Amino acid sequence: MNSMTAAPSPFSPTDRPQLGLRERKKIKTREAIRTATYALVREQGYDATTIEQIAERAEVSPSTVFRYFPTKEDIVLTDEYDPLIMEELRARPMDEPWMDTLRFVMQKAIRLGIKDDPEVSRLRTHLMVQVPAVRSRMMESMSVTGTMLCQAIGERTGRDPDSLEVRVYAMAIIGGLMETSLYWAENDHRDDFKDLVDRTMDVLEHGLSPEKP
Amino acid sequence: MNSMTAAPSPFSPTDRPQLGLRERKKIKTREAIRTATYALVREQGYDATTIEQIAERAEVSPSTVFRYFPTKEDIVLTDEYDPLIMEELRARPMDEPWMDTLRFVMQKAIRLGIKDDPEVSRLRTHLMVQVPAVRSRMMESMSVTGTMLCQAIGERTGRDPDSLEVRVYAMAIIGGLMETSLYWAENDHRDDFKDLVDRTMDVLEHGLSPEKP
DNA sequence: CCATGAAATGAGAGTAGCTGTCAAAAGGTG
DNA sequence: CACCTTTTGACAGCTACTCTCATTTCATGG
Repeated sequence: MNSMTAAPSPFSPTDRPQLGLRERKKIKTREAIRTATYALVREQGYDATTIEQIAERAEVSPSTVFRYFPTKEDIVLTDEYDPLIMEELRARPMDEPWMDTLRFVMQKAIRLGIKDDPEVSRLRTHLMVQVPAVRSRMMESMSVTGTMLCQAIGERTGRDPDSLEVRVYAMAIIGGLMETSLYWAENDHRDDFKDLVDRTMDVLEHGLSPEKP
Repeated sequence: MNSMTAAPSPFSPTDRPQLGLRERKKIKTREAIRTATYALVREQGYDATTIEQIAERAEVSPSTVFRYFPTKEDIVLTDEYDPLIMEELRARPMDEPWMDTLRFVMQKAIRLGIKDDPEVSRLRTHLMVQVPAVRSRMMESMSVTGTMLCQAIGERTGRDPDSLEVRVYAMAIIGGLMETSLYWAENDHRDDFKDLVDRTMDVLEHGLSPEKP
């Protein structure tokens, strides 16, 4: 649900023979910073955690932290599902109804994301609810994801991806999904996220179905 | 499209006999800060404008600026349409189809907002496109407006305003409308905003109608 | 295997947004 | 006019973030 660089590494950082030592080190540093941040945030909260502390625990200089992540929020948020989702969208058969495609791809993305690290998914959404700056940054990334979605919808339907209609449609979907994440976290992750997304898709597809108090 | 305090003053700050001198001065200060900010932003851009400069031109101390506005972005963004919209929503007949109500109220809000100060509307949306921090703050306020909309939808349909369905529905609408503002500004305000909103409503109501490339 | 060039890092200084405290000034009230 | 409350300004302080420059670390061709 976000853009940015470097994959979450399906491989461990050490065993990638094709990459030079330099690249491998960079990946390691990136992960060290992330890990340090998550740990510190868990221990003392987001606001109380300073870049200096993060740098210290990750054993790099503060300068380096900023070289790897433009903002503090990005350390927590940055992931790389956007291109993955895009790929999956393209892989679906062209004659499949659009909403089915979306539903399928979202479910798959969730499966991947949660399996990857359920703790992190929860911490992340929790921070979105708790810390305005994080939520804010997350919403920022909605625009990026939105442009991508427009592209996909354009390819799919032959419409102009820059038209108002497509853009509104895409943003409505993303807004809905974002709200689903917030809902999930606000209710302490009690629900099954996949079910929630399913219900969200129903609403996006049919609107509020008549009277079901 | 935003929450917050103090109305944009249908009255000029001086002629309000019912308010004490203290209150009148507060309103004046608030407007002075806003005016100073708009002017400076126009002259030298948003980022180049510092709180110190704003304070100087508004003839107050920097501390005072922060007392009136929690963040720099808020000086530019803060308006008070949310309660107005809420009121209008409640005023519409209960048996009117929901989408018609929404359409009507949005159009009215736009008419008010634009008439109030067309320059400011444009500058504001322009900044939303240009300055990430402003866009970010704007999106933040989406949550607030969202909760309000949920409330209205709840009253209207008898549904639980905290249910996932209502929240997703509300957020989809707001996301769509937000995107409309961005679209408007990105295209240099060439379109008639009212028409854009009308088209947005169509999409929100019926989805992407079949094949109109 | 070493020398040369390129890239990554660290150190430090600097900016600006924002918070908190406290004393002075201004507004309201008897 | 005196007393109390609210608002303000001055100042100190924190932290995210930027920029610059010297140093270190890796890559490569001879």
